[in-house]
Order: sequence, then C-alpha cells, then structure tokens
Amino acid sequence: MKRTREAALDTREGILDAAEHQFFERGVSRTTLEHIARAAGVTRGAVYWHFRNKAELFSAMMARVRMPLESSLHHLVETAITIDELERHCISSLVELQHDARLRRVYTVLLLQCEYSADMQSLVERERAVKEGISRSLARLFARLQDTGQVLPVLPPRLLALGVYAYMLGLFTDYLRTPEQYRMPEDAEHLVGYFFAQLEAASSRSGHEP
Amino acid sequence: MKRTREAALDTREGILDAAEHQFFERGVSRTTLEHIARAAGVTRGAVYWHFRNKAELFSAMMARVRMPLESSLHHLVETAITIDELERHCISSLVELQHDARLRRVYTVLLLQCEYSADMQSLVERERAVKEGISRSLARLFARLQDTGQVLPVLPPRLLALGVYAYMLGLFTDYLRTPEQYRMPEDAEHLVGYFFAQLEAASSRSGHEP
DNA sequence: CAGCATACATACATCTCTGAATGTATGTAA
DNA sequence: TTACATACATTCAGAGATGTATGTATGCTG
Repeated sequence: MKRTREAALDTREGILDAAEHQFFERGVSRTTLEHIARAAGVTRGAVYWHFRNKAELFSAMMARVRMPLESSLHHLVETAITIDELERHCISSLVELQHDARLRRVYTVLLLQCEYSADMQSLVERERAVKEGISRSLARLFARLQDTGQVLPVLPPRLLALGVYAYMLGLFTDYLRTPEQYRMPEDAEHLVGYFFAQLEAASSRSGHEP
Repeated sequence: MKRTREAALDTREGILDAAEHQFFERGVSRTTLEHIARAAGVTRGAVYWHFRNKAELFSAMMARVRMPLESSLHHLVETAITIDELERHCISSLVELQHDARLRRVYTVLLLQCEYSADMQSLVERERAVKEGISRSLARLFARLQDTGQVLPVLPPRLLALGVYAYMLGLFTDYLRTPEQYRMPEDAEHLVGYFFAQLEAASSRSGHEP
C-alpha cells in the first residue's frame, strides 16, 4: 500500500465519493462513518484522519460540487445582459441533472435526504447566505433589465427573483423525486420558457414569432 | 390520573402534538421517542402503547394534517370550473402557512426535516401516490379549461400541471426556509398571479383591466 | 539509515436508542 | 365485587454509533 501524498488525496476523494453514494441511498443521518469507510474500501480510521467528523465530511462533499456551480451562476447573473442568457442557464442546469449523476446525487441529498436541524446550523446558515446572494443578484439583474426596457415591469425585481428561485427549486426537487414524469430535454425548455415568456413578451417574443 | 377512553385519546393527541414540535425542531431522525414522550409529559411506554414505532407515529402525525388538505384540494380540482378558483386556492394555501402554525410545522418537517431513505419507503410511496393523483387531476382540469377556451393552450395540460405543482412546491419550501423574505398576503398574490396570468390572458385579464 | 511525520488500521470506552418484558393502577363489564 | 382489559410506567438487554487512544507500516528528510 502506497502512502504518498497523492495516494492520500485519492483516498480522500474516494471517501467523498463513497459519502456521496451512501448519503444518497440511506439519507445523511442514517449513514454511519462505518458505511462510508466500507464503501470507500478503508476503515473509519482513514475517515477520521481526513475529516474531523461527519459534519465536516458532509460539508466537504457538498462544497466539491456546489462551489463551482455557485460561482458560475453568480458570474452569469452579474454579467448577463439578456434574459435569454438567464433562461438558457436555468434550462441547461435542469437538463444537466439528467446527465450528471454526481450532480443528481448531491442535489438529491441536499433537497431530499438532509434534515436541517440545529446541529446542521453551519450548513443551514451557509445555504441561507448562498440563497441571499443569488436572489440579490437576480433582483439586481431584473432591475437592470427593466430599466433598459428588455423586461416588462410585470412584477418588482424582488418578486421576480423570488419567483424564479422558487420555481427552479421546485423543479429541481420534483424532478429528482419523480424523474420519470419528465421528458427531459423538451420539458425543461417548455416549463422554464413558460415562466420567462411573460417577461420577454415585448422584445424577444416578437423575435420568436416574426 | 384518569384513564378513560377520552383521556387516552387526549394522550394520543398530546403525543402527536409533541412529535410535531420535536420533529420540527430537531428533525425527524434526531428526534427520539424519549424526546417526544418527555415533551408530551408521558413516558415511552405510552408512546409504544399508542403507536407501534416511530415510523407509525410519524405517519399518524402527517395524516392528521395532510388528509383533509389533500381531499379538499382533490375536491376543488375535480369540481373547479374556472382557473380563478385554482389560483385563489394556491394563494390562500400559501397565506394560510403564515397563520396556521401547525401547518407550518408539519410542512417544514415534510419538506425540510425529513430524509426520504429506504426505510421511509412507505412514506415515500404514499407521497408519490398523492402527487400522482394531484398532477393527474390538475392535468385533467387544465385539459377541460383548454377545451372550453377558458385557458390558452400555451402548454399541454401535463406540463401545466407539472409547472404549477413545482412552483407551489418551491414557494412552500422557500417560504418555510426564509419566511422573512416574504411579505405574505401580497407577495403570495403577486407570485401566484404572475404564473397564472398567461393562462387567463384572454378571458379574465381583460376583466382586470376593463 | 536513523528518526520523525504521515496515513492509515485496530481496539476500546462510552453513550444512546430501541424494543420488549414486566409491573401497576385504573376503568369496565358481568 | 370479581375479573379482565386498558393505559400507561419502569426496567432491562442488546445493538449500533461515536470519538479517542493506540498500534503500525510506509514515506520522506537530513
């Protein structure tokens, strides 16, 4: 057994992979470190070497997937010029769920297999902050788009942001729970498109139907 | 200590109340029967007398709130004649969350404090069936409304049903997680209204702006 | 190659929760 | 009022689960 630094990193990743699968299948609280260790082909000793406890392991697992996604969304929202860009992002993030098994697992854990009780406080607050950031950015984006006349002022930016967020949250959750009810490339496009149609009614709607 | 049949029913209800609070605060899996018993002012003996185990207690707690709601929704969807009725139902069910603490607790547990792993299989399948029933009814309703020309055929009924369901699911979830971001009577009306506006564009929209 | 750090495995102490078994007081029907 | 059922409380055994302490083999560094 090699114990070089790289091998240790592999072990760490293996533990995170195993945690992902175990959390996905059993739920977070019913998964023991023994389960994870076994699935990763190590013992709990290795797990405790790399992570202080289950909560830290969980955070590491989440961060591995969520950080890049958050930053990409944040970047998009901050630099987007048209609603079409946002709409396409929403559609593709839904479609991606179908293809990226890791994404599916992690979001299933986050949305369906995780209890947000007091001892998960750090996670809860982090998620809260993430959502705050997203909805603030979204609201600013909608405000910009309304100012430039690209989006109809059917609702104040704050409510548009809340609406988009809630809609995507609901779609993610429901798709992960009952994926067989969705025909995925098309349905995502239609469902998201429906929501955005009202905003584009003036500008790009006319583009769709010249 | 009286031990009549009525007193036993009171005890049972008390246990269910306590379970509601404990599940809400600690999450389902971190709540022990001891917690619930203590909170109800009894011992675990009483709990085991009334319920076979934690899963059954959980089901009973859920059923107490969900069954009336499901049947009322089902009844509405089966007998509704206009979209306005459905829209108002969606709005009022959101607003009700603000006023009815029990509803808030139970739905928080269902959406945020409960892990849907293998041993919750019975619950999972029940929820699945409930959702299937709702979305089928919704789809039929939309089909009817489209046939009679009350709703524009912007999307097929199946997708409208999925969309409404996902939207409401997302709104419920997000409101329960961060209620302070919502100003509740108005926001519910605007957010739900936005979603339904496209459907009513022909008929009742003109009614709003004569 | 000596010696220390790393990367684990193993072993142990402790705690918690469950479920069942048992005990007991009260209600209730004959 | 006797006898059984109900509605609990109390006690106990056993199974995990956690965290820590310790053991050990390997890698790296001077």
